[in-house]
Amino acid sequence: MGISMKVHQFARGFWEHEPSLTLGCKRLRPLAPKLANTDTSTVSVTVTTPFDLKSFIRPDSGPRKLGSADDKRETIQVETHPGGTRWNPTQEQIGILEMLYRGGTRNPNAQEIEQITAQLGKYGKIEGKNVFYWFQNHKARERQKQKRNNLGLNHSPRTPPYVTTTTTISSSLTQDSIRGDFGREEDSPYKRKCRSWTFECLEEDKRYNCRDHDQGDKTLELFPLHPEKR
Amino acid sequence: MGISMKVHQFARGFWEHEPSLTLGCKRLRPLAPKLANTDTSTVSVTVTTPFDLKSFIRPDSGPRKLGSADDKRETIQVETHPGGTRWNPTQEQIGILEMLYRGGTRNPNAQEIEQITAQLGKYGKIEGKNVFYWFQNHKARERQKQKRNNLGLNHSPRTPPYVTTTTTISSSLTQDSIRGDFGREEDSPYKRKCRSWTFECLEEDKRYNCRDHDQGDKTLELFPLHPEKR
DNA sequence: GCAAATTAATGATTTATTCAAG
DNA sequence: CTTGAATAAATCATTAATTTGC
Repeated sequence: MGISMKVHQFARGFWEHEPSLTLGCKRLRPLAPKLANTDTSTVSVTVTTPFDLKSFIRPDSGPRKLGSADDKRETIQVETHPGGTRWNPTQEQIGILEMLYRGGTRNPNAQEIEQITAQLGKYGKIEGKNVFYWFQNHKARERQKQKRNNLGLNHSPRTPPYVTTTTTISSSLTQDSIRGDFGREEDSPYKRKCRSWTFECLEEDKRYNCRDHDQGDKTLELFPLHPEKR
Repeated sequence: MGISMKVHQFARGFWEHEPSLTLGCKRLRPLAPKLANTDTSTVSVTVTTPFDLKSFIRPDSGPRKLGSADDKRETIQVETHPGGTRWNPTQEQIGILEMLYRGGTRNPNAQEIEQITAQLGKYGKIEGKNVFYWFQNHKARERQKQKRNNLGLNHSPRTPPYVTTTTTISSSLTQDSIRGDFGREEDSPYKRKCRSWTFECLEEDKRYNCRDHDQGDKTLELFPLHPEKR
């Protein structure tokens, strides 16, 4: 239980407002409902070989009850996501994330995410994936913003879009954390690196097992999988 | 290892500084604040606050030794990947994956991945992420292949790029597993589901009415994170 | 003032692209 | 060249700040 009610009603607007110049070509937002998958009346499923994934996957149990729509709804986690809501960051959390971002963090690794999450958890409910997504989105949107700005200001004679400053971050960031952004930003060779995985299953009984256990090699992680809606 | 300060050179420039000029268009109203941007007046260095991630993250231990460059390289994971870098699927594994794919699996969710992985593990070392990536890549590359084929044959008079077959999926797959592909799968130019054009049409009248939003999504996730390997 | 309607912002997912191992 | 791995871009979906009409 412990339904952590999402109280959080910070007047969220006391920091900064930005002009938000938008060259009026914003995309209209979807005002229409969705779904009614009945469209594409003609195009229908193209499955050539009906394969029973469930029985493959769980040979002992077999496909269960076939039609039970309650398959996941009824069981236990009804309350886990009270409203099926998404993460709603608090001001403190955002502030810290911004700080980290400004500090140079771009691609926190699993361990860092885990720890950031732990810290941010002091201020509200949060999961690792939220942190992960936050950095992804923030990075991408900063990039967009910059691009727009560059376009807007492009009349000025070749102002370098960046300035090289040297800053010392007190041993705080790993190369990994800040890598990954430089690279495409200005045409650098886009170095890539390999990373490891593992996965968590928060809902069942798995436990996000972050292991920096030595030599266990894999490190941990999460990747976005769809829930089952949509 | 000598003490070598980690000095990062931020080539990253002033992303955050907004051109506070509002192009005479509409007066976009800033809806949500963003925070902290303090001033937009001056070109301020992005890193305003050297932030110590490690001490933030692990307050008890503090920045450790500060300079030890071996901080992450030297320690423990030297041999983490004994020799095998990436997954090398066996014939059986590939066979099963292809069977699943033909069966309609496209976006297995985390639980499915977990279970597929368990099954495939009988035939060789494998991790969940390998399964995840396999489906991602296979799907994308099938799509490419089809696109090439379509282009190649495109001279024929408007042959519908898809075939209408109606097939029953034998209870084996969740809608999710197969969703997300149809819709883009056929019909090359990015045709989206009806959602898109629907709102194009009535873009300014209806209220965004999302259908049933109950669905406590399961949240098992994995997301890509780098360990620290190269 | 308030509640419905509107809309920018942004969290979460999927797709496209790229790198690099073998 | 094929394909596993990883990141970036695009998109979908939801929330909350703001308008608007009483």
